Amino acid sequence: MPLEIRPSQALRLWRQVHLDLVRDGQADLSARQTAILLTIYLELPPHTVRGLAAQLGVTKPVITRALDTMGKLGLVSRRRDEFDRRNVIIQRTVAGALAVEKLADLVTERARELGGS
Amino acid sequence: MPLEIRPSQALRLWRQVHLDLVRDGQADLSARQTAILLTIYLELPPHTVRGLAAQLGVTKPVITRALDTMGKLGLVSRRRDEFDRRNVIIQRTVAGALAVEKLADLVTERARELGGS
DNA sequence: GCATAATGATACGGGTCCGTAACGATCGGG
DNA sequence: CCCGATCGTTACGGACCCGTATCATTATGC
Repeated sequence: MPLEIRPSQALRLWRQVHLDLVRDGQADLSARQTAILLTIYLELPPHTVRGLAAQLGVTKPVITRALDTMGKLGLVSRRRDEFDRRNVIIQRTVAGALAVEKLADLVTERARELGGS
Repeated sequence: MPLEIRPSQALRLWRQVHLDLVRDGQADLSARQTAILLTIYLELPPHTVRGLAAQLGVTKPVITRALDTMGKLGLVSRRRDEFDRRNVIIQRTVAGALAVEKLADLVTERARELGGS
């Protein structure tokens, strides 16, 4: 069940959603942070720093810093893995789930409004 | 001709495209920069700093700095308005048009691959 | 001509992020 | 038990961005 969308529609959707994100005064997440956040909330746990770094193709400090920032925003939290105490398990939060859900609704709504150009 | 998409599809599309952007080592544009870039390339010229600031609901220095950065990346360029020399006209570039087109193809392709979940 | 308004750029102090390199903590094999 | 491997974090110097305030330049109205 592929989703049919033309390039011009894709661009207008992309622009409109980003405009909404900026105007709503949301956290101005970079592409990296967005990718990390959505990976945590869409892929099956457990998530580790190393695993996220591998999936995104970036270094570990990038993940650590992104988690620091998003942790301050309340979007994710961290916990030590008790079975292998070297690992850190990244956990979802209520606020994070809410933000992700809001993004989903935003994209869905803007797609619906998309005319046939 | 509305575009039907479910929230879970929207999220998977959003994640996958951001993952591609990060992995391709593209410029890690923030939501603001993306909104500015697409506004320049989708809306009718002429574009000014003041006009962009008003559309995004941000202050003028935000636009100036974003244009500085994207100018270095070759995505946009600036030119004085000869009829009112206070104004600066923001112009598109070949590299910028190419990047926008690439983004459009990326979104379109990832939407096509989207399964029916 | 001169005061006022408007435009975009710049200065400032503070914060975040980058990539590389090193670090402490922890696990595992011999 | 200890040495190497692995984990996530931190240190470093540099770059970018933020919001606010101010600036120089240019246009406009009287």
